[in-house]
Amino acid sequence: MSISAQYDPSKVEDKWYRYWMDYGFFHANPKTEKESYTIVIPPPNVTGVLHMGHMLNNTIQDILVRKARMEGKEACWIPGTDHASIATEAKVVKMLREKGIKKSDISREEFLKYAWEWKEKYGGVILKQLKKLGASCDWERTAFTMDESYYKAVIRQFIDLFKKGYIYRGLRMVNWDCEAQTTISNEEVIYKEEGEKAILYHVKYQMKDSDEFVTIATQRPETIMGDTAIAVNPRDERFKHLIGKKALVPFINREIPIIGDDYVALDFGTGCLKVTPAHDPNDYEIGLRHDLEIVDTIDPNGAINERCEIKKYIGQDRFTVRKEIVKDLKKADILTKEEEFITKIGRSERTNSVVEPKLSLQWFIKMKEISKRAHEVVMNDEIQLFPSKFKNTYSHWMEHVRDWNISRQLWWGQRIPAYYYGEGENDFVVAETLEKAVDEAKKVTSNKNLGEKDLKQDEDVLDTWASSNIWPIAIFDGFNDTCFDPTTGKISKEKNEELNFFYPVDTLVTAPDILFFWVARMIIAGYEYLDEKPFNNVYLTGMVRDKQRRKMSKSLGNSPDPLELIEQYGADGVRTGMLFSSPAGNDLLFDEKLVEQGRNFSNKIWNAFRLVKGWEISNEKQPKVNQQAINWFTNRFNYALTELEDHFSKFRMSDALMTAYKLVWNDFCSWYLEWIKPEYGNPIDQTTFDATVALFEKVLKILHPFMPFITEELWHELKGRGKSEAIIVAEWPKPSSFDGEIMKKTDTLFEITSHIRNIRSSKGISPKEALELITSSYTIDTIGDSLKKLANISSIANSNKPAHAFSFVIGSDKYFIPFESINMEAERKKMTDELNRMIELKNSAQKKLSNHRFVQNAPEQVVVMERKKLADAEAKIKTLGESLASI
RNA sequence: GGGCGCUUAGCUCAGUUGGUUCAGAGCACCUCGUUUACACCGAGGGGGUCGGGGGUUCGAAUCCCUCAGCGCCCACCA
Repeated sequence: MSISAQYDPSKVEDKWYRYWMDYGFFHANPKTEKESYTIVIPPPNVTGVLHMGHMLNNTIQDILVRKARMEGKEACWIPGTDHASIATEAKVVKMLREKGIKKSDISREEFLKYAWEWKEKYGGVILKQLKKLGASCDWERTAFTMDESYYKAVIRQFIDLFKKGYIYRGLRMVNWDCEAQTTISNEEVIYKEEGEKAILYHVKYQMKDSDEFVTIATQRPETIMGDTAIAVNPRDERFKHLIGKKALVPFINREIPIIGDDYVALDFGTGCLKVTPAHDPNDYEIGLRHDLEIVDTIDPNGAINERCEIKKYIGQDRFTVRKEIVKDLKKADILTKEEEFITKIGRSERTNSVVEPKLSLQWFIKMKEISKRAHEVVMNDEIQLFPSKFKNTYSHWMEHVRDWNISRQLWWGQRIPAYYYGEGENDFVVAETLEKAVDEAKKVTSNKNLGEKDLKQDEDVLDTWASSNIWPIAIFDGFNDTCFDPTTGKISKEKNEELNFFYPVDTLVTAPDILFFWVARMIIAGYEYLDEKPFNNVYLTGMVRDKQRRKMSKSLGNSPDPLELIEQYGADGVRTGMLFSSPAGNDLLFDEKLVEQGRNFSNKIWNAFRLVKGWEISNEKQPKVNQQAINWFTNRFNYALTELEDHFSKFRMSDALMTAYKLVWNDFCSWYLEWIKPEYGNPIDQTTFDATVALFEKVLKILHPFMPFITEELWHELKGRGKSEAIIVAEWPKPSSFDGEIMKKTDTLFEITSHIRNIRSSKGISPKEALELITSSYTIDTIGDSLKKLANISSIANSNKPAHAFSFVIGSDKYFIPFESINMEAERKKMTDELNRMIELKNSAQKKLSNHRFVQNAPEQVVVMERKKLADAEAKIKTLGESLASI
C-alpha cells in the first residue's frame, strides 16, 4: 500500500478525536494516587463563535494539559461558557429587534426563554469549535455560569458579601449606557480621543438684577437647564466678588447661586464653571459640598425630559438637543465663543454608545479591604504572572481600586437576591429565596402577617464578572451545602472531594485585557472563601492582530474563520502556526503564512514517517556509521529536551515549539535520516531500524502537545499497538545527560560536510559526483565513514597536498579536495581572506591579553578563553601560510 | 496629567547576573538543483555600526543619563 506524499489532516483528525473520547482519556478523576494538574478555561462568552484569539488561548491550554497528562498527572481541563450578561443581552435584543420584537413588549420570562435558546445555539457552536481544534477538555465537567448550581453559588456569594458588609446599596454617580439602559462599571467604559474634535462652548449667563454677565465654558450645552449653580475659584481675583450673587439660567431664567469651590481651575475655560450635579461626577461632588439642588434632565434612554422646561427639546436625544441649543444660543446672542479642544469620550465597551454619567441607586462592592491580600500575593510572586511585566500594571490598578458597581439593569443574569418590603431605600432584606426573605423581613419589620406577595425582588441582575469571579470554585460546586458554611462565610475544601483534589488551578491562560475584570477578582474570591490562591500561574497571551497590527474585527473583515483554517491546513497546522510567532504577552501578528508553515511542518513529519515506513529490513550487521548516527541523535534529543523543558518552565511556548521544530527538521530529518538512509533499493539492518523507530517515537511524544492529531496517527502507524496504547497517555520522555564529546565530534563532521557542500555549490559540482578527500587530521579516522555518506566522498587519503585542489581549514587541520580544473587565483584569494581574518583575531586577542587590567579583573575562564583564541588563531595562521606557500 | 514597557537582520522575535565564537533564530530573500521521504522539498548564500547622543568599565546589545519614536494601563479639569 503506497502512502500519500502529502499528509491529509482531514482524513485523520476526527477519527482520533473520537478515539480519545471513546477511551475517556480526557476525563479526570479525583480518586487517584496521581498528582493533580488543573486548568480551567476562561469561559468564552456565548455571544457568538470563537475567533483567532480563542484559538491561540485554547491551543496553549491544550499544550499544557496534554504535556501534564503525559507526565503522569491527573490532568483536568474544565471547559465551559460564560453567560456574559450585558454582551449576550445586547445580542439577543438585537436579534429580537430584527424579528420585529421589542424587549419592552415582552415579559422577563419570555425574554429569558429567547436568551436560553441563544445560549444553547452559540454555546454549542463554541464547544464544537474547541473539539475541532483538538482541545482535550473533560467534557463531562462542562460548566456554564448560569447552571443551577452555579447560579446558586453566585447568589450565596452575594448574600455572604452583603452580610460581611462588603456589599452596599447607594445613590451614586454611575456610568449609564443609554442604549442597553443599564449601568456599567468603570472598567467597561473605554475612553478615547475621537477624530471629531470636541467643542467648548462659551455661554453668557445674565446676573440677576444686573446688566452684568458671567461667561462659562461647557462642552455639554444641552445640560444647561440642569444647572443649579455656577462655581468659581475663591482665589480667582477676577470673579471672587461674584460669590454669593445669583445668575439666571439661559432661556428658563432659573436663579442659581454663584459659589466658590477650589475644584474650579484658574487656567481652563473661562474660570467659571456651570454646575450640573445630575450630569457630571465632579459637579455632583460640588453639589454635595454646597448642598445644591439636583435637576436630572436626561431620561434613561438618553432623551431630554420635561425637567428641562423647554418644550421643543423634550423627548429628543441629548445630542440632537445639543445641536439645537447651540443654534438657539447663537440666536439669543449669548454664545460668545466656540473653541475646539481635545478631550476623551467615554463609550460603552458593549454598545459603543456614549456613556452618560447618571445618578442612580445601585449595588456596590467595597473593594479596598477585600482586595488587599490579592494585591500582595501577586507582588510577592505567590501567584506568578507571565510575563512579569504585568505585575506593575496589576499593582497600579490594585492601589487605585475603587468600589465596584455590580448591579445591572438587565434580565440576563443572576437576579439580585434583595427583597423589598417597603418603599424606603433601605426597606429590603437579602436572602437566598423568597421564602427565606419572608422570614427575614418578618424579623426586621415585626409584621407577623407579612407574606410572599408583600415582597418585591430587586429587578436588577449582577454584573457578569460578579459571577465569573468564582469560576475556579463554582465549577467544583464549592458553594454547596456540605462545604460552604454561611455563618463563617468560608468553604472547607476537605468536605468537597473535587475541590480538594483539583483546586487550586495550576495555570490560568488568559488575555491581559481581563486582568482586572476577571483575574484579580478571582484571586480576591479565592482568598475570601478558601484562604488560598485560585491558581499558581497566570499566563497572559497577546492579542491576535493582523499583519498590519490592526485588531481583528468583523467590520474590517480581517479575521479568518478558525474552522475554515482548520479545514484547509489541519488543526495541527493552525495550532503550530499560531504559536510560531507568539511570545507570551506580545501581540500575535497573524498571517496565514504562519499556518502554512505549520501545515508544511506536518507534512515534513509525515514524510519522515513515509521514508522510515518504506524501508525493507535485512538481517545484516549494523554498520558502524549507523551506530554513530543513533548515538549522536540520542544525545541531540536529550539536549533539545532539556532546552524544551527550560522553555516550558518559563512558559515560553513559542520557543519550546521552535526547539522541537528544529530538532525534527534539521537534526532528525536533514542529518539523522540522511545519515542512516540506505542506498536506493537497499534494505536497512534491523538494529538501526528499531532504534530509528524508537527515536521517532520519542520525537512524536514531545511533539504531541503541539500537534496532537498527526502524532497520534503516526504513533499508531509506526508500529502495531494495543487499542488503548495512545500517545496522548504515553510517558513523557525524561531528559538525560548528554555526551559532549559525541556532540563535538559530530559538529566537526557536520562542519566538514558543510565545507564540502559549499565547494560543490560554489563550483557547480553536482552532489551526485563523488569526490576524494585528502587530510592528515586524526579525527577523520572515527568519522570518515560517516563523512563519506553525508558528503558523498569516495575515498579519504592521508597524503601530501595534491597539485590541484580546493582546500579548507578547520582548527589547525587542513583538508583538500583534489580537482583538475581549478582557479588558483580564486583559491589564493579565499585563503588570503581567511588568513587576514585570523590575523585580526590574533591581534585583538593579543591586545586584550597585554592589558594588565584585563588579565587582573576578568574572570579566569574569560582569560583562558582568550588565550585559547590566540593559540587557535596562531595555529591557523601557520597552516594557512603553509598552504598559501605551496600554491 | 500620572505610571509602566518597548526600540537588535526586510518581517516577527531570542539574547538569564556586562566577558565562553554574542551579534543569533524562524520566516522572507538570492543562487543552484525534476537526487530514489517530502518542491508543503533539498544544498548553499547574502543581510544588522543592537533607535540617536553621552557616560561608567580593562570590556556594553546588556548598567547609568539624555533625546526621539512606538505601545499599554490608570486618571473627574468643565
